[in-house]
This record gives sequence, structure tokens and C-alpha cells, in this order.
Amino acid sequence: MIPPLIAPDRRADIKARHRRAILDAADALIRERGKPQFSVNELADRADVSRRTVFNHFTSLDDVIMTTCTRLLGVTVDDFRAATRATPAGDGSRVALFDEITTALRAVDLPTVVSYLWGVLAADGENGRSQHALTDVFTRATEQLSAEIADRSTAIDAFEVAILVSTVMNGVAVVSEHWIAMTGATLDESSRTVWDDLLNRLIASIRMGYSASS
Amino acid sequence: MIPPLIAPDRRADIKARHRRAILDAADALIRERGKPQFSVNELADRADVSRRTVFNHFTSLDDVIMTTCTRLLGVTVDDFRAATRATPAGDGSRVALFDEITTALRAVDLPTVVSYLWGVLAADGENGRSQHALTDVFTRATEQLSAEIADRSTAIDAFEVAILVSTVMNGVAVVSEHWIAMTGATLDESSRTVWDDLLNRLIASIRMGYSASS
DNA sequence: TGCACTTTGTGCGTCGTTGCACTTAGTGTA
DNA sequence: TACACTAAGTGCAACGACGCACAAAGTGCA
Repeated sequence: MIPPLIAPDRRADIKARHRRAILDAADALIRERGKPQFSVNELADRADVSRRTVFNHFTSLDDVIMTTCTRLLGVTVDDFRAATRATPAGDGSRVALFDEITTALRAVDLPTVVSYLWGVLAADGENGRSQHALTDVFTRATEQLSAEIADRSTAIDAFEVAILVSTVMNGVAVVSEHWIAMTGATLDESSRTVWDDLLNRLIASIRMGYSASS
Repeated sequence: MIPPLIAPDRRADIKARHRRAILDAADALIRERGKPQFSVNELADRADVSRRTVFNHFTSLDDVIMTTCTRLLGVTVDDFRAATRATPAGDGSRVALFDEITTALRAVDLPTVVSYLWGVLAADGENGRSQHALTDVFTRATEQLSAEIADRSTAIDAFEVAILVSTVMNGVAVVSEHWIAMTGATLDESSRTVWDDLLNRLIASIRMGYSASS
């Protein structure tokens, strides 16, 4: 999942391993408890490092949690990238690109990601700083995807690609908000069905403006 | 098998873990190759430490190998101890104690231990120092067992216990030599049968002098 | 036998982890 | 509201792992 780091030497490798272990531990604790409800001591124990080491790598416990979320989003973007690459290339049209993106969107486990991030945010309560940080990361992910897809879809104007990706991503954000309100971000079968319905409605709605007239 | 070390703190614990990893790696390499035919670099890689760390814990590669053998013997003695404890207590007589010891002897996988140690010794060639070191360890193991069994068998004189244990251990050494000569210390089914035969002959031979007259 | 190469073992300095004592902030209760 | 306790975060020193350059020993070959 996360590519192994090629460190220049053992010392750097071990340092990177410790940092990764801390993030892995935070991730596991968040998944187990549905929210970042653990102490620095618990995190250090789970990561098998000392509590001082946690602060050697991160400025605060909040920093660990934010980095864990950023990492998860990075992985999700990678998954999405891989899914778009696996989709057969269309005829180079805007319609084909849209189909490619939405097919990839369905292939990625977005409910799990949204549930996770919401669990972290909900625990933070009115902490706008955390929410803002996550919005930043989400924005950057959208920009990265736009740039990459524009590179690959040379038949389509980069500006058009940016509009398309941004529209879809914004739509996903709206779907997420509704889904959380309707299901409480649980991950059971019925909750996933609700997600699928909302996502299909989003895709159908945006597609109406993209249908090929023949 | 090897009891987890209860270290006073993390630093001591990690240090002990590194030392143990080096010994585990040496053990694995000896078992894979039938003899201690590896470099310090290979050992360090396998143990996931730096080659400097190997020398932080041990004075030489030979020291690592010797400690690995000592550790194996220690484990074997522990297995033997456990086997004697599991054997139902006799009537407190010399004959009963002999039966207890020989039952335990059959329960321990001695061929594997002898084959391993022979592999290490053979690789050393005429290095008498290694052989002497191993004899020392074997002697100490015999002494430890004598002391422990004497403590548990209060009905029997400690001197008698020492004679008994020493006789049996010396017999095991003789069985080992013959077994190696006959089988080359291989561990296949026929080789193990030869070991069993030799051990049975040893036990029968010593028992003749111990049979209860009724 | 001499030479080139590899491996072992070592001294010393660097780096990162850890221990510990401390301050500050948060929390619960009387 | 004050107090006692817990937890987060920090500065500093000690420790052990590591990197590196080096000398010595071992090995293979011409």
C-alpha cells in the first residue's frame, strides 16, 4: 500500500520505520475506536517506541492524527489513479473521460475513507483548524488529479479537465455530507447502499450536461 | 521457547532484542547451511542490524556461534527438565529415578541437537578451542541437572544422583559419537532409527546394573 | 612466494531513541 | 472556586545503533 522507503542508509531507514510505525499505530487506533481517542502513551506502546520518540517525529498528537489523515487521502488518490489507469481508454472525448473518472470513482472504497475522516473531525468538535487542514488536503488532491489527467488526456483542453475533475470532486464532497447525515457514517451493508445511490444520482446529474447528442 | 526477557526499561529491552535477533539469525543460518558458513555481513543482514552492532554485542563471529550453541544446549536442558517434571514420580528409589531420567531422555529431540553441534564443530576442523568450549558447556549442563534432580529427589543421596546423571550423560556422549560415525549426523528417518537403537542399548546396558532384585 | 582481493575486527564520531524531570493545560470533585 | 490528579509537551543528558575509515588476517591465483 504505502511504498517502502528507499533510505540512503540503515540509520535513515530505521528513522523512517519509526515514523511509519507511529502513523500505522495511530491509524489502527482510530479504526478500532472510530475516532482518535487515545493518549500519547497508548500510541507509543502500540507503535513500540517511547513517548519521547513520538515527539521527536511529530510536533503534537494532533500533528500525528492530521498526518495520518493526509496519508490516507494520499493512498486514496493513488487508488483512484490506479483505477483510472485500469479503465479502458475511451475515444478521447469529454464524455469518455467522464465515464472513465466515474468508473474509477466507483472502484475506490470512498465510504470507508469518508467515515474515517468524519470520525476524526467529529472528535475534534468545533476545531475549525483541523477541518480547514483537511479541506486543504482535499483541494490539493483534486489539483494533483487534474494535472495528471490533463497530462494523459492530450486531446482535451487542460482547462476542461480541471472543470471536470473539480466538478466531480465537489460532487463527492456533497455526497459525503448527505451520506453522513443520512447514515451517521456507519459502514454496514445498508449504509453502503445509500452511498451507492447518492453517488449514482450525482453521476447521473452531472452526466445530463455531458450526454453525447447523436 | 526462550523466555521473554523482562528488561528494566525500553532501552535495555531493545538492546536485549538486538542481541537475541543476532543469535536467532546465526541459528537460522546454521540450520539452513548445516554449518556456520556465513559472513558477518550476512549475519547482520539476517538479524536486521548493522555489522558494527554485531561487534557491539559479541567479541567475534566465533563468539556468536559459540553463544548460539550454548543457548541451544540451555534450551535442551530446559526441555529435559520439563520432560522429567512431566514424568510421574516413582517410588523414590534409584531404579525409579533412572526410569524417570531415561524416559525424559527419549522425549527430547537429541539427534537434532547433536547434528547441529556436530555441524558447527566439523566446520571448525581441528579447532580444539571450540570443542573444549562445548565440552565445558556440556559439563556445566550435567552439573546443573545433577543439582536440580538432587534437590527434588530428597530420598536419594546427592552423591548417588550425581553418579547417575553423569553416567547417563557420559553414555549420551558415547551414543552421539557412534551415531555420527554411523550416519554422518543426518536427520532422516533411518538415521533417527539408528539413534533410537543406540540409545536403547545404552539404557539397557546401564539398567542391568540397576535392576531391582525381587 | 608475492600480490590482489575479501573478510574480520576496531576505534571513534554521529545520530536517533530513550529516560527523566519539569512546566503547562485539562479535568473532575468537594 | 480551589485542589488534586492526569495528560500533553519539552529540554537535556545518556545510551546504543550506526557509519566510516582503517589495520590485520585470510584466501586464491599466477
